[in-house]
Formats: sequence, structure tokens, C-alpha cells
Amino acid sequence: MMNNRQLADTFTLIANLLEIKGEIIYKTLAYRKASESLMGLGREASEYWKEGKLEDIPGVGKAIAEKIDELLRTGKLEFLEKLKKEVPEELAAWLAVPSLGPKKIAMIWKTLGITALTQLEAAAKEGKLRDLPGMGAKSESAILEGIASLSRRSGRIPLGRAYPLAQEIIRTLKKVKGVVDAAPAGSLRRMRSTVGDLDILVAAKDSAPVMEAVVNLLGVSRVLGKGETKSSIEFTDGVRAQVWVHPPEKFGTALQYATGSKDHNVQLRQLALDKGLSLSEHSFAKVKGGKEIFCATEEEVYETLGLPWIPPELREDRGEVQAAKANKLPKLIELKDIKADLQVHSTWSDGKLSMLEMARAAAKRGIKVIAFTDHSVSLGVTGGLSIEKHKKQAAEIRKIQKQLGDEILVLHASEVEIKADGSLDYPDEFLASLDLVLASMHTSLRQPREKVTERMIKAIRNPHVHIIGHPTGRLIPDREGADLDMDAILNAAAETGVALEINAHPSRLDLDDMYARRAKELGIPISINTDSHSEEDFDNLFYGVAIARRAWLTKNDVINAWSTKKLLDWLKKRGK
DNA sequence: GCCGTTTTCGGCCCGACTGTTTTCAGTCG
Repeated sequence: MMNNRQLADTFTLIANLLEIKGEIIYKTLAYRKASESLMGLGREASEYWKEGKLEDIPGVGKAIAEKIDELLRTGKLEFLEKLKKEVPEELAAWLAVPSLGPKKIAMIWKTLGITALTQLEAAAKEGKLRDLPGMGAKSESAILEGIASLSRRSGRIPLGRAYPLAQEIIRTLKKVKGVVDAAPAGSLRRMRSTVGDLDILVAAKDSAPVMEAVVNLLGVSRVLGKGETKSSIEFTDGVRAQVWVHPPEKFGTALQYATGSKDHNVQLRQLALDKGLSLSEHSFAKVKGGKEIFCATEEEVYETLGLPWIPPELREDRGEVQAAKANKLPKLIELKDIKADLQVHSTWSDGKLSMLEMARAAAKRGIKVIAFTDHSVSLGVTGGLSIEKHKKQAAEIRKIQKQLGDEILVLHASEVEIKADGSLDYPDEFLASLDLVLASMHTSLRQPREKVTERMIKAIRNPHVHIIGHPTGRLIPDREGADLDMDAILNAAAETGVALEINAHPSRLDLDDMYARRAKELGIPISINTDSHSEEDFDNLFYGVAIARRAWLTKNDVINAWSTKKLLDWLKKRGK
């Protein structure tokens, strides 16, 4: 049975091939929209399918619903097979080459009769592209550079890498003469767990010095474009950034525009049109003529539309505009709401600092409750603890608690391994003696869907487990998560009342927003933890909270934001 | 191909930038 990612990949391929074929662009966009929608769904399309409700999925109408049906029933799609005969599948990969779009691809393919990327590279090297219609020496070398940059770039950039880099750029640009403000935009500002490139917006009257500073930033290896108001650069590691400059009085509309998402902006522009206004990055223009409205802040943009300001994390066209209209936007959780960190490691397993040092580092950051979840016995490489060692650790905790006083409450916990057969690493009697049990998978993540799902559900059903840690086991950007049936997992979690983690480490961010949002809808408690192994890891909490905000979570939804009493009561009640 | 509290037909964002062009086409976000 195909999962959402496989379905989404199929529709993206269809979109790409249709685009090269020269099909009307809106048909292509429809497939692309359906693909994105499937990726952000939070529920398996097969569940909608079983209920006969495929067309409830945004962007899925009659035609695409029929194709999903065929794919789920047979694993194949006649339409796609026919399409591949018209447009060679290999050509779809060419679209990833910067500077190459559908028109040029089709022209090169039809003129030279080549379909492989390696053939394209060879043709460019031999100078065979420059004489083709609409091409020249520059477009030829742009294609060569594009192919080279493809191998340098390894897909999307983890938020944990993109965010600090953007902050660095912003700090530098703020020092440029005449710069009033600078801010991240795009998916970076919306805090997606990975971003395609860095979008940065600068407010300044005079753009020239800013553009000059951008192309001279440290680590820039290539200037992809430098105009009056916009420049794009590539760093040596292949990360790309683009910087726009707008005058301060237009900064609001510009920031709103550049933050997106595209679909969110489409919604806003429609709202503007309903009011007789045309919204662009520059202003609200009156459709029937008259004075333009300029907005220096985003608040003014939303106010002009009759809406409260919508936090960037929500701007994904997932119902936020409707919620804003009805004044029903959630009061999103904030960093300062988090009072507990329930997954922390120490030198008792693979952490770098002692429990006392870690507890003090957490307390310094306003944390009131810390749970030491050192690894369990079967995870040998991490120095997993035997039950015997756990007894010593418990004694140590009693000792440091006295030293710490009411600075911070220390819980004795375990990150217990969910073994390949779904059993846990310790017997139930021992688990019952711990303050908190966080269960997670680190091994055998490539089990087949049915098996790994069953394994996880078995752990969820263990009454001694409080939290499932980093549920899918993904590692950004290297490893996809286990092939879990997330509907089954979420339903089991809802049934048993176990909490699911949003692991705040930037290489995990697991659960991701769509599943966390679905979990909230099902009433599943969420736990945001840093999984800290060293002092600086505590600062990753910021990313975990960002994902929670993208999932529409409030402080009631997150057990780490509860009062100590409420949290301790909940921990005691489970499994008893 | 999708969508609709004005619409079941006719929209679907559009401006910046680049390169190849003599006024525009393609790409990108």
C-alpha cells in the first residue's frame, strides 16, 4: 500500500513531465498542489480512501482522487505509464538544474535527442548548446554550473543550520549604513524543519550598499544574481540565500509577501480583492484607482485586511486565515512557557556532563523539572544502564537533589529501548519504579511497515510508558523515519493516553508539525524535550517550540508547560 | 486539474532578474 510520500512523489513526477510536455501550466500546478497537500496531511491518504473521502483532501478533486484510488489498489498508474512514453522520465531530473526550466528542457531534448543528465553535461562541455535557439555561451555555462551545484547541494537545509547562518547574515547586514531593519523571511521565518534556501529581507532607503554587502559576505562562492532590489548568492557548501531590499515604509507588505507561504499569500490577496484592494509586496493598491496604502509593519497589513496578525508559523494555508477571520487563532505556546525538560542525558550513559552540571545548566534557563533519561541496557554503544547501575543512579539523584534544593526538581527516568520485537529493555516491575519512562527506537528502523508499526504500538500499549521519544526516528537530513503507519500509531496513542514527543534537536524535530497537529486533534498530550547530551543542547528547545507552534499547540497541549503538580500527578496516574 | 457565502465556468500572483534579444522569453520565488 503506497504511503503519502510515495503518492506525493508520483504526482510530483506527473507534474514535472506534464510541464516539460508543455501542458497548460495550471494543470501542472494542480498536480504539484496535490503532492504538497499529501506531504502535509498528517493522516495517510489510504485512510481517506477507506472512508471514500479522498476528495476531502485539499487539492484533490475527481481526477486526482481516481488516480490515488488506482495507485492504492494496484500500485501502478496507467496515466503515468502513458505519459512516460511521451516524455522520457529521465528529463524530470533536469528540472532540478538551476537555470533550466521546462521550455529549454523540451527544446534541448527535441533538438538534440538526449534524455540523460550525463548527456546534457557532455553536450554543454562540447559547446553544442550555445547555438540552439534562445541560447548562448552564457546559458551553456550556466547549465554546466547548475549541474555542478546539484552535486554540491544535498537537498534541503536543516533548520538548525539555516537559522544560525541567517542570524549571522542579518547581524552583518544590520551594520550596513542606512539599514533600518533586517529579518528572516520565507520558510525560514515560518520555521519549517528544513528550508530550501535562506530568504532575508532588509529595510533601507538606499539599496545599493546592501546589495554590495550581500555579495561580499564571508563564505560566498558565487553570485547568482545582483539587481537593484534583490540579490542571490551561493555559499561554498552550496547553501543559497537571497536578500531583498525594500524602503522602510513598505517593510510590512514586503515582509508579509516574502514570508509566504505562497498559498497563504493567495488567500490574503483574495481577501484584499474582496475589499477592492490589490495586495503586492509594495502596497495595497486600490483597484479602482486612488491612493495606495503603505504598511511599514505586518500588523498593519493584516489590520487592513480586517484580521489579527497571524504568526508566521501558521501561514501554511491550513485553516489559519479562516481561524483569524473568526478570531479563533490559537494562543500558541512560547519558549518561556516550557518549565520541564523530560529527556536529558548525563555521563551515566552517553552525555558529556554530570547530572549536577546538566541540572544547573537547565535551571539557568528557567527549567523547573528535569528528567534524566539515560539509555537502557541493550543500547551498548551509549553505555546503557543495567538495573544495578540504575540503583546507584537513584542514590546519586537523591544526593544532588539535596544540593539543588528547590532550584530544580530531578526525576529518575529512562530512555528505554523499544526492541525489534516491541518488547522493552527492562521488566515491567522495574519500569514501574521509575518516575518517568520514555520509550524510543534506535535500532532496526528499516523493518517493514507492518512490523515496525506493530512494534511501536506494543510499546504504546505498555502502561508504564509515559512518553514515546522521537517517534519516527528520522535524522535530518540523512535518514528518513521508520515506515510507520502514523494513523495507527496516533490512534493507539489517543486510546492509551501516552504522550508523544516533539524532539527539539534540529537533526530530529520528530514528531514534525503535521503529525503533532493531528495528535492535538486527537487529544494526545505532547512533550517537547531537548534530548540534551551537553549544555548547549538545551538551547535547541527553541526549535522544538517552533515545531509545536507550527502544529497549532497551546500550553495546555504540552505537558512540559504544565505546573509541576499537574505534571507529577499525570506521571503518577499513568500505568497505575 | 481544482475550486466556489458573488461564480459549476473562468480564474488560477506577478514582479525581478538574466540572457538573448532589438522588445522579449524563460526562470525563479
